[in-house]
Formats: sequence, C-alpha cells, structure tokens
Amino acid sequence: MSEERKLMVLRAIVQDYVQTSEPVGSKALVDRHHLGVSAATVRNDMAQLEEEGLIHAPHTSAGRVPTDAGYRLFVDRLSHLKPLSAGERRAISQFLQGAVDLDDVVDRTVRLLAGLTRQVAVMQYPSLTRSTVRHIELVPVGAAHLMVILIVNTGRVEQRVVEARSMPGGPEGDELIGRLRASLNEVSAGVPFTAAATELRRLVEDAPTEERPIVEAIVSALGDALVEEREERVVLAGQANLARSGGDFATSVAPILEALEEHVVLLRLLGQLGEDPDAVSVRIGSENPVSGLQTTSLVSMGYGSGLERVASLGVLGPTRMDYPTTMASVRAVARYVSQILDENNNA
Amino acid sequence: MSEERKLMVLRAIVQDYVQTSEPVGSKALVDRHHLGVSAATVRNDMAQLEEEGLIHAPHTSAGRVPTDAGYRLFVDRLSHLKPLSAGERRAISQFLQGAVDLDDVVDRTVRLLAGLTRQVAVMQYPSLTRSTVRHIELVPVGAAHLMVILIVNTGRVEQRVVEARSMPGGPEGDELIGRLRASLNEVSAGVPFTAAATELRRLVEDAPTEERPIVEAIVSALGDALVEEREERVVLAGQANLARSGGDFATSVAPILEALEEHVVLLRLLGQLGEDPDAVSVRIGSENPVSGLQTTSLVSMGYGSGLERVASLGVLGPTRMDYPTTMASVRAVARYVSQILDENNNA
DNA sequence: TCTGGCACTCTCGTCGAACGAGTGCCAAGT
DNA sequence: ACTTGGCACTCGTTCGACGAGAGTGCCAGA
Repeated sequence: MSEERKLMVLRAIVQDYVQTSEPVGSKALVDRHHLGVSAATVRNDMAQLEEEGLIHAPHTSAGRVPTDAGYRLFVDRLSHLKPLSAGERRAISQFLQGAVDLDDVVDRTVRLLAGLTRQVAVMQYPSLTRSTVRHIELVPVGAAHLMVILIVNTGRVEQRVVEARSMPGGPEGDELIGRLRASLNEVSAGVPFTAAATELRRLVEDAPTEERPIVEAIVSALGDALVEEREERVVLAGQANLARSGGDFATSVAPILEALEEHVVLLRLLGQLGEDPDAVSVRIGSENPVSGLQTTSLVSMGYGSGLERVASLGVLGPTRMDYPTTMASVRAVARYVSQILDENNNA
Repeated sequence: MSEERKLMVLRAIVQDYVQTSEPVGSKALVDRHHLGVSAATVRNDMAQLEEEGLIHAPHTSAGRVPTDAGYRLFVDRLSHLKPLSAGERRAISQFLQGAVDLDDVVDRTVRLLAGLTRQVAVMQYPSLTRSTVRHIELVPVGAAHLMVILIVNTGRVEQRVVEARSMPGGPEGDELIGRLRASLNEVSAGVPFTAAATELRRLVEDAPTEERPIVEAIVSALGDALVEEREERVVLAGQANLARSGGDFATSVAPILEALEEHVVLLRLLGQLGEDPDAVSVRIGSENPVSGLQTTSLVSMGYGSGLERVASLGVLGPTRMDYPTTMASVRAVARYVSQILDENNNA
C-alpha cells in the first residue's frame, strides 16, 4: 500500500466533499480523479484513512467525510494557496484605496472579505496596545469641563470629558491649559502606549498642589482611554452567508451567531496567531476552543502598518470550506490593508 | 352579530397565536378565553374576520392566523403597552448609566434591547444632521499636515487630516493656527450643522490670498466630515435571536440577515418615523418596503437629547411578536437613552 | 499488492392508511 | 336576529412498509 497514494485519496476526498457537500464514495472518486487504480483499491485506502482518524463515515453505507484532523493534514501538507487573478487583485486594491478614514478602511475590508469568500468576515480594530501616542489635546467645554483628546499613531482618536471645577477661567485658564497641553505632549508624544502610561502618572506627582486635581483628572481619563481601548473591537460582515451556506451546520446557525456576538471571545481567538505573523493561520473545527464554533473554521492573518502586526483579520466558515482559495483571499486582503495603513501612517 | 365581540375574538387570536405560534382554532379559543359564547359562534365571527382580511387560514382545515392587517388593527386599537416592572426599569437605567462614552451608550443600548426583547435590536447613531457644532480644533501633525477635529453637541468627534504645505513653521505657524481656530469657532460654534456649512464657506472667501489654500483645505475637510457623517451608521445586536426564533420565517433567515447588512436601507427605514415623535412606531410585515423584511415587523421610536429627536432605535422581529411588551421595552429604552444623552449634553 | 465480484447494510423517498384537528353549514332553540 | 349543537367533509400529519440506490467490507484470484 502506497503511503503517497493514500494522501492523494485524502486530498481528493477533501476537494470533492468541499465542492459537492456530499459524502464521497469510492466510485465517485475514481470517476472524478484519474488516480490510476480501481475503486476497490481506493476503498482499502479509505479504510486505513478512517482508522487513522482522518476521514469518517456518517453511517455504515455512505461515503466518507474528512474529519477535523483530515482537514488539518490537507491544509498543512496537501494544498497550496490558490493565487488570485490579476483582476481580483486589482479589484481588492481599488476598493480599499477608496477608503476615507480608518473606520472606512475597516468597514470596507470586512465587506470585501465577506463578499470575496462568501463567508463571515471578522476584523479586529487596529490595536492601540502596541501603538504610540501621537498627540494629546485639551479643549475647554463650557466653563467647568475639559475634553481630553488622545490621538494615536494609527490615526485613531479617543476622547473623554473630565470635570475641571478648580480650573480658573479667562486668560489664566487658557494659560494653564496651554501649559498642561505642552507638558502632556512633552512626556508622551511618540512614546509607546504602555510607557506613556507611567510617564503620565509621574506628571501627577510633579504637579504643584493647586493643579493636582485637574492633572489627576486628565491623566486618569487618559488612562481610562488606554484600558478601554485595550479591550478592543471587532467588526463583522456577511452573517447572511452563514444562513445561506446550505446544508452545513447540522444544528441551526443560532449558536454560531451567538458566539459571534461575544466580541470578547472573538478577540481572544483573533489574538492567538501562529508563530509566523506573516503566514495565514487556520483553526479547524474542534481546534477551536469556543463552544459555538466547533463546526466552523477560522482563517486569519495579522495585519498592521510597518513591521508590527497590530491586529488580525480573517473569515469564519464551515469546516467544509475551500481552504486554498479562502486562505489566499485572506492573505491578499491582509496585505493590502497593511499597505494602506502604512501609507496613511507615513503620510 | 356583535361587532365588539368580533374584535375580542381577533384580539384573542392574536394573543394565542403569539404565545403558541400555532394556528388557533375555535375550540381552543373558547377554552382559553372566557368569551361567553360557544365555539360555533366564534366560528361565525372568524369567517367574517377572514372576509375582512384580518385573519387567514393556512389551509382548509387548520386554525386561523392573523394577517398583517389583523396585527395592525390589534396594535392600533386592541392593545395597550404593557408597563415594565419597577425592577426592569431599574435594571435598564443602571445598565445604561454605566456607559463611559457615546459609543458605549450605543453599544449598551442595542445589547440591552436585544436581550430585553429577544429580538434583533437596531439603533441609528445620533444624527449629526440636526446637530450643532460645539467646537472645532486644529492640531499640527508633523510639519506639513494638520488634523482638523470637529466636536458635535452630541459628544461625537470627527477628525480629518489635511495637507498644509503652505503653512509656515515655528511660532508664525502657531500664530496662524491660533487665529484660524478662533475664527472657525467664531462663525460656527453653537451653530446648527447646515448653517455652519455656509458660514464656513464664507470664511474661505474672506481669507487673505496667501492663507487661501490652507483655509480652503480645512473647510473642505470639515464639509467632508459633515456629508460623510450625514450618511449615518446603524448598530445591530441580537442577530442570533433571529435564528433562535424557531418556527417563524417560512423561508430561511438568510434574506433577513442580508437586509440587515444593508445599512443604508435600514437607515431609511428608521428615518421614517410616525408623526408623533414621542410615540412608538410599528411597521408590520408587508407595510415594510424592504424586500427581505416582509415577514418581519419593526418597532421603533425616536430618541435624542432635548426636544429634538436626533435619531431612532428599535427592534426587528417576526410579525408574530408580542407587540405590547416589545413596544413598551422600546419606549422605555428610548426614553432612558434620551435622558442619558441629555445629561451628557448639559454637563 | 491490486482487482473484480458479491452480499450486506444503511438511508431516503414514496405510498397508503389511519388519525385528528378544524371548518362550514344547517336546523333548531331562545 | 343571534346563537348553538350536530355532523359531514377537508386536509395536513404521522407512521409503517417497501423498494431503490449508494456504498461498504471482504474474499478469492491475478
């Protein structure tokens, strides 16, 4: 028995099953793929594959279906990414180029990915955790409030309003605000997020007693913004594709939709990338720790401006999915997004 | 034949059908509701109701089901909002009070509504169209760029980066920026959005020739922000409830999910409120112009700070829904949200 | 080690009958 | 003029049986 042929058979099973969504039998296999052997031989191979836990028969007399392990082997060793056509690449690029701001980039990306793969697209907002402070702005709002605005190097903006009752009015107030703005930016502009937090806290200690309350308030608001933003966001698109995806999902799609609404878990999932940040990561079925998602696969990849992979994006679909194509799409989109973020960043 | 009893029968049918989700027959009706008449009488009434197009029999020998018109009559004349319990009110209030910023208010609101009604919650972002400019801020970014920040009275912030090559560096630049900031705010602070646009445009004309390019760039960026934001956003939650809602939705939930992804149509729907902005608006089944949503009802209501109803929120569910309870929930949430926006606004 | 053949096992769709819920209508009662 | 009980009739639904079809496992031979 040729070990190599066995793998050919597995590959053929995966391909056929993905295409037809029906268990594939020995006869159909030899018809559709020109393996040079007979159905009986294939049957023997199948029996072995089943023993190894790579495929599985829903019931005695039905064809075989790949198991999660089977897909895993297929993805790791039996497939190569199917390159996109030039037209597709151009379309992706142009669609993303049209974005006007970061929100728009994210929005367009998920929609694009969902449309491209006909599955659910998920995208993590560019993380601020590894980002740096670009600028801090203070704006008086009414007499007794101050708006604190934090601008991050990714272009994202966070704002908070703080009370500032102790703030003197008129020119004195303006002078104070100007001074605070200057020192805030001095210690934190260009500084990575985590470092900035401690630097800012030192400012509070150094402040003269009468300015303590207001500096305290501002710094604590900034701290809030960091933490708040650290628990990041995800954006989804293409949920309709779930329902449309026909006979998959033995049970209803409800548990999956539920899981998708738990943004916190999604974020944890997306956060766990493979070692190589430039490779597409695939989490198949039960490899997936989340309860509702054990019949789905997550194909994801990091993206971000510069060398840092700030966040990741991907698609979620039935384990029975076209991995080569999906992986290629995810990779292409991740790269284009990175590129666009780069441009915006250096601009 | 008592006209009044006929309506009682309709009401009973709606109530039973909503509860059991099965067509209701004459026998079941007299058992469950103590109408003082026999099943045969009820049958006669039913025949009439059917003739009037208020109910409908799925097939010859099955119970009756309300039509869209039947629900409409029920909502308009046969039901009153079921008041929430004190505990529920307190829970809503507390949950919303915890919000830290506008995004968080919106996020919490949709999740709350979805949980409360076990349906899909939709919420329009507080519109900027009817809003006023609170403040405009200019922040230099690097040597040749300027970030333009627009702060709106709802607390929302929009930012744009513009090129400013012609901007002089050093103290002169700072002076220029200070002057521009002052005049921008002079003409637009507190001014309603639409008026602000024209005011700003006049600034360009009045600018001295050498400052023209930069003023032009800033104003055009602001104009962009207005238009961009005019095509507003919706936030959804509870899509899983769709799939969970059991036997409803003859077809699959796919078309509904699809429709929900078309944010533009959703916005148009939410935009069409009834005359009375303080009343709950109900759009039932086919009253709904959107193709995918003809088996669903939309219960919505305006909200906003002050007297203005800036935007609206609501829930979407099967036409077979518990209208009194749903309407009460939507109204309660809309009111609390308005209240919270008010507080943030006046603070 | 491969191949053809054959018996065996399942699932799935169809058919028909029994069932039951519910209606429509009629004739009688109030 | 309504209301009521009765009764025949209609149709979906359920259930079991049955046959067809697909696919396997295994064996004996090349």
